[in-house]
Amino acid sequence: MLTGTKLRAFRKSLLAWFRQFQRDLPWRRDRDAYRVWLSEIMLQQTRVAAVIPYYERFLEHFPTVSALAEAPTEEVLRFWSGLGYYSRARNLQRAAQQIVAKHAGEFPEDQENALALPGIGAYTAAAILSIAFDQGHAVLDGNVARVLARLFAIRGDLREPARWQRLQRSADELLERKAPGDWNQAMMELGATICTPRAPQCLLCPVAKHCAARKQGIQEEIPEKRKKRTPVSVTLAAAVFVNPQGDTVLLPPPRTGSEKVGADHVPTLVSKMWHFPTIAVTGDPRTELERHLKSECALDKKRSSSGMLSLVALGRVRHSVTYRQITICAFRIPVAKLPLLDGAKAVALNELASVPISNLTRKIGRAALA
DNA sequence: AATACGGGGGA
DNA sequence: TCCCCAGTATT
Repeated sequence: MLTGTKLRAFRKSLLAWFRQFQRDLPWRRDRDAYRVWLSEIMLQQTRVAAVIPYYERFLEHFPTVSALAEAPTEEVLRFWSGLGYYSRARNLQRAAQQIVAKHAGEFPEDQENALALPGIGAYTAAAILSIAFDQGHAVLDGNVARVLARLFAIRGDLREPARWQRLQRSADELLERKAPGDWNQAMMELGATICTPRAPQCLLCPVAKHCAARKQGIQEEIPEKRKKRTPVSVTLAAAVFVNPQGDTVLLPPPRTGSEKVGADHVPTLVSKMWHFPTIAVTGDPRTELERHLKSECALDKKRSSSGMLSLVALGRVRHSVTYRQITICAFRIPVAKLPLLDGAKAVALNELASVPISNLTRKIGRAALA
């Protein structure tokens, strides 16, 4: 707990540090709500360095809320392709449509309406309203939580709801109400650049003298490292058909709701984006994929039954989705004509980016080209 | 309350 | 290679 003179000194030091040393980031050029919103959504669970190129391309293509609202969803996903957490992009566009319909195209300036938008929770609402409109909402994200936990030497799992609530109250008390936007960014900037998860740079910290963890020499022990779920290995077999023109076949994202996801959960593992025909396998990938293609895709109907399919093994592709470690055995399958799979689309193998795909599909495509 | 969701940067 | 994420929605 910081009060009185010490609280004022803490605020002054951190704010001065931020104003002098903040990184020059694309979304800090102005405080336009749409830009702040877009950056905050992209930054959820995603590093600054990864976001920057996406942010600039996305903004160039969808310069306004209404441009985003009116665009085909496939187009929005294409510009998100590779960034991950694709529900963020779908929610972003739904929110844009909601803003056009209910708020005359302007991002709502009140917390209730902001929170009502898809993809916007407590953190993002506080971030946007404080940065764009200088409203007094304190943000609490992973960085701020870590800073506060060290500042007050709070042990234990920070994600425990009770502990998270306590951290939120601390953030609220510390908030510099004269400059909430800069203040929130300063707290996050400190966590991102100085008060890092490992090897915090206390010697460079503008508020080191206020830090309880540093006083006790336990800054490296906080926060308690989260218990990780035991990894599960999954093996997939993927079919990369290639016709003489260099086109391949991709399957569409699974339709949400109406259609039941296959028992093998393959659509989930390929991110609800366009993907190569893929199955989960337990035994020999080639055998199982061959059998699957013949039965499910009616490939043999028009061909001689001797199985003209030749599967050329490509290198194994590794990929991970949260706790799942996926190994994909990809096979290049030369064909005269691409098979007509249900809902499938023909795409040039060297231009997969013409449709929204995940990095898993991108990796397989690269392996097939090499 | 627990779980799902992608991917990459830095040690 | 492992660890840690600039969280939100769903069940």
